[in-house]
Amino acid sequence: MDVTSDTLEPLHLAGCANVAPVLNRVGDKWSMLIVMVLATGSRRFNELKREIDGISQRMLTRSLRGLERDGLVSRTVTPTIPPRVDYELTELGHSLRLPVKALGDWAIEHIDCIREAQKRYDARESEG
Amino acid sequence: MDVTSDTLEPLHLAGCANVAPVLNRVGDKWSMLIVMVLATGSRRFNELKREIDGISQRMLTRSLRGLERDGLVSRTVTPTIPPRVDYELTELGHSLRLPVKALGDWAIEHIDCIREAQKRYDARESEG
DNA sequence: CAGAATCCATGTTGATACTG
DNA sequence: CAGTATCAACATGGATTCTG
Repeated sequence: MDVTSDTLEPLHLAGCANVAPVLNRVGDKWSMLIVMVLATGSRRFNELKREIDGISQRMLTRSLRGLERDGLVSRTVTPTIPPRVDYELTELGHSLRLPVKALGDWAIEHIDCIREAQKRYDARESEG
Repeated sequence: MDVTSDTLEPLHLAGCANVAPVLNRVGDKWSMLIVMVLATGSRRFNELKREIDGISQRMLTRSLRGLERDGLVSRTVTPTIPPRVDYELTELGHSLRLPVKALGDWAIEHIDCIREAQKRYDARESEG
C-alpha cells in the first residue's frame, strides 16, 4: 500500500505511527500557538511570553525545546550580557503552517455546528 | 479582524480559542484513528476494538463518547439480545477527514526530516 | 534576559473486574 | 455484546524560587 496515496482512504497502520507524533505536537496546548506567532517573524524568549497569553515560563521553554528538537524552530543565542536568544521558524516549521491552517479553517467553519452538537448531547445526558 | 481571513497570518486570540478544542481532539491518542477507520464504513464496538491495535475498552468508549458529543460520530443502538451498537461518521465527521489528511500527508512527507532533526538535537544534548 | 530546578494539582491512560 | 466502575500509573501544566 502506498503511504503517499492521495485518496481519502484511512491511513494504514504504519502511516498512523508516523502521523501520531505530529498530531501529538499539533494537539498540545501551546506549540501551535507559538508557531502562529513565530510565523510573523522571529521573537525573543520574553517577547513570546508576553504575546502568548497565559503561558508559563516553564511551558514556553518546554514547548520551544520540543519544537526545536523536531526541527520546526531554530534557536539562536547571542552571548551578550544580558543574553539574547532569538527563535524563528525553520523552513520545515513554515511548511507546517499550511496544513495546520487547513485544520484551523475547518474548526472556525464548523465551530457552531460542534457547539450545537455538544449542547444537544449534554441536554440528552442531563435528562437521561 | 476577520476570523475567516484566508491569509497565512497567525490566528488571532479569539480564533485560537475556537481552534483549541478541535486541535485537542485531533491531537488525542485515539480519536483520529477511530475517524480513519470509520471513514471506510460503520463499525460495531468490538469491530473497532479489534481493528484499532492497542486501544483499551475504556479509551474506545471514552473516545467514541467525545466524538459523538462533538457531532463527528453517530451512535445507533439496536436493542436486540445481545445488544448491537453501530458507529459511523456523520457528515461533519467526514468533512474533517480532508484537513486531517492534509496534516497526515505533511507528517508522512516530512517524517524523515523530523527524525533527523531529533537525532541531531539528541546528539548535541548528550555530548553537551 | 533567559532560563533551570523543584514541588504540586490535575488530567489522561490503562488494567481489572463486573453487568444488563 | 457493549459497556460501567474502580483504582493505580503516568503525563501534563502551573507556581515558585533561584541563577549566570
